[in-house]
Amino acid sequence: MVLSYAILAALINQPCSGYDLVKRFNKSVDCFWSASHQQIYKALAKLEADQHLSSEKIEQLNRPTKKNYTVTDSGRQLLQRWIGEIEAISPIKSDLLIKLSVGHTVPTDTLIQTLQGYYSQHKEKLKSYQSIAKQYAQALELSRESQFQYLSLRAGIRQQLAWIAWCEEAMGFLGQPVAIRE
Amino acid sequence: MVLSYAILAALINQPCSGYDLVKRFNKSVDCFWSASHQQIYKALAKLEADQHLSSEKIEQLNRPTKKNYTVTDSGRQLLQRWIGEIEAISPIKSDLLIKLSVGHTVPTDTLIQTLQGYYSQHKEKLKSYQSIAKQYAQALELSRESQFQYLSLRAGIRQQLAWIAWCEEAMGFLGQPVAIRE
DNA sequence: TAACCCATGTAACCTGTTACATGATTAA
DNA sequence: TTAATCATGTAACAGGTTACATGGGTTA
Repeated sequence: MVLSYAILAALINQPCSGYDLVKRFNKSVDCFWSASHQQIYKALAKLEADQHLSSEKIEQLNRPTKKNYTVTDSGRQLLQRWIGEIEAISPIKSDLLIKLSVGHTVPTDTLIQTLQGYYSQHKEKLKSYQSIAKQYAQALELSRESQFQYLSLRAGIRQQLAWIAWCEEAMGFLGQPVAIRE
Repeated sequence: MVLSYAILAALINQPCSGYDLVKRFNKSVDCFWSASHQQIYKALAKLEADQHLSSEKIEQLNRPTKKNYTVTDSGRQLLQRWIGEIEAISPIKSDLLIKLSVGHTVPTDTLIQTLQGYYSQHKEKLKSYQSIAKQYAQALELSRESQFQYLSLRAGIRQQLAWIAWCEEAMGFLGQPVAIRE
């Protein structure tokens, strides 16, 4: 369900083919959702059948023909209505937190290595977000559209920073018992 | 898959029935995963069939008989191996960020109301986490087991704080254009 | 010549959600 | 007497993952 809205949001900014959408989704920040190509093609077909998207075949030299999707008025309205809805925030689902919560059942070294693995992934992700943020920051003037994208990106950065700070706290605790703060 | 590990983690600290597990999962911080009772009963049956759990029927006065589940050696080993594994961190999936990223397509008032709705939910969740944290902080001495649970809880608090700070940033932006920071 | 990119799909399977089902006990 | 709690499940469906399929063009 949310995937359909994520697709509408991506295409409303920039119409493109299914193949290109997949790439944009996997660049991971163009959009704040993720999906496999199988899912995306299926959702595109459904959205078109429901008249929320229209497609145009584009023939190319030396390349397969592709379908370019554009959001229809109906699709735009659907998206706009959805933006106004307030859903319940989804509960945390973190395998790392499950692991840590029963950390006393494994050797400390195991735990430190696992933590380190997650830690470096969050640092990587932060780096990639920050490099995109830099591109926004370097622009002299941002369109309102770009400002909103930048704002969403800022949330991603804050999330990664929170994880990184917590990993450091956890590693401090594993190194030596740490005072309880509130 | 992760659900099974979440169940093992919960039961290794405190054996209980499926019904009680559901309640613990929904208290939302005892565990950092969530699931419906249908899912949990099914996963419990599978874990028992695979010999990772053993159950004991407990007859009660004026109440239905319940099954008490305990983690077996095999279950404990399975959990311990899993704790040592480093999975890829899961990509952000946030409907709020999708909404914000195309914020230019709706009136600012709509956006502010939506943001406000998510904002207050995050504040609520933070409050509930903090009240649990207080219980840990008030204890004179925490077992190593409790210290690990407290540590996981700290991550939840940090996540909520990050969301809250970002919501405030976003509302500031919607009030008046805000300077771009890095 | 092997592997990868372009471009779009189908099919089987697993996970998760919603609805339905039962039946006794207890609190408002 | 209506609703909620205790306690455990089945069944249908939606969402998501993995594997399989095709076929020309480009890079190593």
